[in-house]
Amino acid sequence: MILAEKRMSKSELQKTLKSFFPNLGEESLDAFMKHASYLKSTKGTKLISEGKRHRYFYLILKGSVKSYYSKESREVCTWFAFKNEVIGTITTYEGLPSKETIELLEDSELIKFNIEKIKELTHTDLSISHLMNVIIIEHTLYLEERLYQLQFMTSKKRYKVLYKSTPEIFQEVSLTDIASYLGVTRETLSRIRSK
Amino acid sequence: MILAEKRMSKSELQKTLKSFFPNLGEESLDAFMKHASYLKSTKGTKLISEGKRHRYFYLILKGSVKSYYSKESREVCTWFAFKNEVIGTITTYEGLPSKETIELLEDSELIKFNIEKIKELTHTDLSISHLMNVIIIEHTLYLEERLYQLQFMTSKKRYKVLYKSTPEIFQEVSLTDIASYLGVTRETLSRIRSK
DNA sequence: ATTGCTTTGTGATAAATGTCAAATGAATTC
DNA sequence: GAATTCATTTGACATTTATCACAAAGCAAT
Repeated sequence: MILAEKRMSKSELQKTLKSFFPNLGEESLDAFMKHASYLKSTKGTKLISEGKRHRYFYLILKGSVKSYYSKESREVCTWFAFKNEVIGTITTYEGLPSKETIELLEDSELIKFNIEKIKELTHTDLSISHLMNVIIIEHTLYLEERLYQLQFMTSKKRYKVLYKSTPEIFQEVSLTDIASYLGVTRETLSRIRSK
Repeated sequence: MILAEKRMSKSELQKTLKSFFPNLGEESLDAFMKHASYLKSTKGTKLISEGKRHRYFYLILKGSVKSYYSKESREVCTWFAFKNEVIGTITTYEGLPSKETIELLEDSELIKFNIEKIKELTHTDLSISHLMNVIIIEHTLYLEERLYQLQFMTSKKRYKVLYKSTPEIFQEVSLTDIASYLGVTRETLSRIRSK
């Protein structure tokens, strides 16, 4: 459920965006800001739903989200994101129906950006074009790493890597979701953990 | 082994690039062309080697390539590409050492592009910035689809999907490589096929 | 505390896949 | 064409993991 969708004070929003996107010049930032708005929302809210077209991508100010596919009434997680991360789906960015659902794991505060408007800006504003480029490339590097892990590592190894790289994840995310993310069943993850 | 690295006639190169990138205007195309050159090379040539930094991405005019990681002296393929496809690695594009090796599956003809120079162009030329964006997004959509298949489908299903979508692949690529691409051993693929 | 509800853990079994070894088949070289 | 190499298939067996069933633990609301 969406709690509030107020406009942050202009100066507050500007300060926030400036700190996240320091490479945007004054004018680019102003243009960018026009299509950004503050959003506070409760655990379980779906920012993006599988099979639907959406208009927004998000920046997480506070809170956390999971992204998952549905498979025969079961959820299979593809990624998690936390504070200070930019999130969305590449299909949504392309104007296509999303393949994934993005759902809040806890009450969260976000900034949402209108994709169409921002994309329009990329046609005239080089620094914004680059910013979007960088965001997408970061996502792409992440996908490559994930593919690498799924193809090469045993489930034990994937668990260890996750545990070392982001131990915080185990505070926020249920073991059921983590198991699906690692590509094993709950039971198998439980057994991996107990050794 | 690289057979020849001649300049195509300017008009020939221009015609070729124009047909592949119809959205580039006259001037953008000219700038783009300056950093492109024709390349003819034999089966087994490595365009990009794991662990090394490289300067180029490629367009396949004729031939085919495979991309793979090495794992304990075994190769695990991550993708294949054929005629008319733009190829490279995202790490190379980012100036990082490549994680993958890209190798020709047969004698091939390519156009190679200097990444650094093209990237410089993206800082001043919006249509080139967009072109690169589109190429990267296409790759990203591909990676998502692959992750989806690896996480959700059984190996039998993955085989069927590959067989239906790109049956040609079985002419060009060894079953050993296809098996690693599908995430199973040769033996398992052989058994899947015999049913 | 009691009742539900959800998450996590454990055991027994079955299915899928990997490993190792050997056989067959196809392609290449001498 | 015989010999050599490489790719693919097949068999026997071991390992991993999924599945199903159920128990235990944690948590929220009464």
